[in-house]
Amino acid sequence: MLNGVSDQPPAEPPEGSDVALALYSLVAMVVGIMPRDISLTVATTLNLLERAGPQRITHLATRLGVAQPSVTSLVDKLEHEGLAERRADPTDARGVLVALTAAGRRYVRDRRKVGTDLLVELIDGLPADQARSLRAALPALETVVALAHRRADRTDRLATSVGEVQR
Amino acid sequence: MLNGVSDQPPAEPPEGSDVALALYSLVAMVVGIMPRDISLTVATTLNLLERAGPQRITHLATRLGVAQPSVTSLVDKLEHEGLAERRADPTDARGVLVALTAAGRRYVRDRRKVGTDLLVELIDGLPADQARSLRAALPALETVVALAHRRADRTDRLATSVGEVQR
DNA sequence: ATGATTATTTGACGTGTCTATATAGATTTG
DNA sequence: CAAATCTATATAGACACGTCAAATAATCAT
Repeated sequence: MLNGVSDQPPAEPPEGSDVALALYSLVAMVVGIMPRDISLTVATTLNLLERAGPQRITHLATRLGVAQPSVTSLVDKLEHEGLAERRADPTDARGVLVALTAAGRRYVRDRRKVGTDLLVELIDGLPADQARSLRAALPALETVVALAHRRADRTDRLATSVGEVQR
Repeated sequence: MLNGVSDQPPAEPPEGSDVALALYSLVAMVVGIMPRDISLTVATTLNLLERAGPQRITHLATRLGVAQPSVTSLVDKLEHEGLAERRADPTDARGVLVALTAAGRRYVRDRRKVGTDLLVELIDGLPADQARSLRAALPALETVVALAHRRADRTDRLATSVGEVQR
């Protein structure tokens, strides 16, 4: 650090860490630009419901890392706004399945469009070779997201399964 | 839609829109995984302060899209937590410059590390060719972020200049 | 039938936000 | 150049939201 010129990290050029940093910066940038009209918890919930379908309240609670009553009131609010609804769980009369309504799906789609429109505009501003390289990275980006979702779902199952599946 | 096989979008293959969607999904995924210990507004503020240095309260307010008193109390809180501090603005004794403290910078860095660690792990899980393609897209990713920041800063200036420069 | 699980209710507290108003400093102008 | 006006921030008061822990009610499982 004292002579900043000639000593690059000698041993470890931490693999994907420069790409990770760029991706994280992109995340921060997009987050900073998206409308802040809903809370992080609501956004996460709506995304999850859209991606993975109807979910139990308890499931949502562990997934979001909040207490069950918090989810109850969260769902109350979503239901009140017409974005989600409670359905009976056929397999357990105590349970409830929270599902997006048509309006909820529309809301998620519209919100996503805000983000993707911005990104399209930015991508269109890239020099041709960079645009090409980004297009070539599409499968990689999709895999990263898929891996993360698989990991999240797995973790989830492990968390909830303590008293649910593994008996 | 009726015969889903043979009709690809005939006219417009919306340019970067598939990449945009993948990037947005990645954003949503990372957001859903990051700790929700601070509000979106705080996160955005800290990021901005780190990236662009000390900022006026009014500037932050327009930038964040909230009322000025909201920023005052936001800064009160940050100051109370030791993450930011108020400094006198040398050019205007009414004004205040909000700046990150060392602890604030550390906090932002640590938080970023949570995100980048996750991303590194995911990238390490990619097949070699995809990892390569992602690495090749690094300049593109960096440009996208840079373009967005330039655009944000410019918009900002325009917004505040309405009653400040153009008289 | 007893014990565990699912969700809701209740009551509380901190935060984030707003509008309206006050105060101190800057700027314009008669 | 002093008064009037504008600007930057702070204060006050209000309200919605997100969150929690504890208690309750319904249902499931053994």
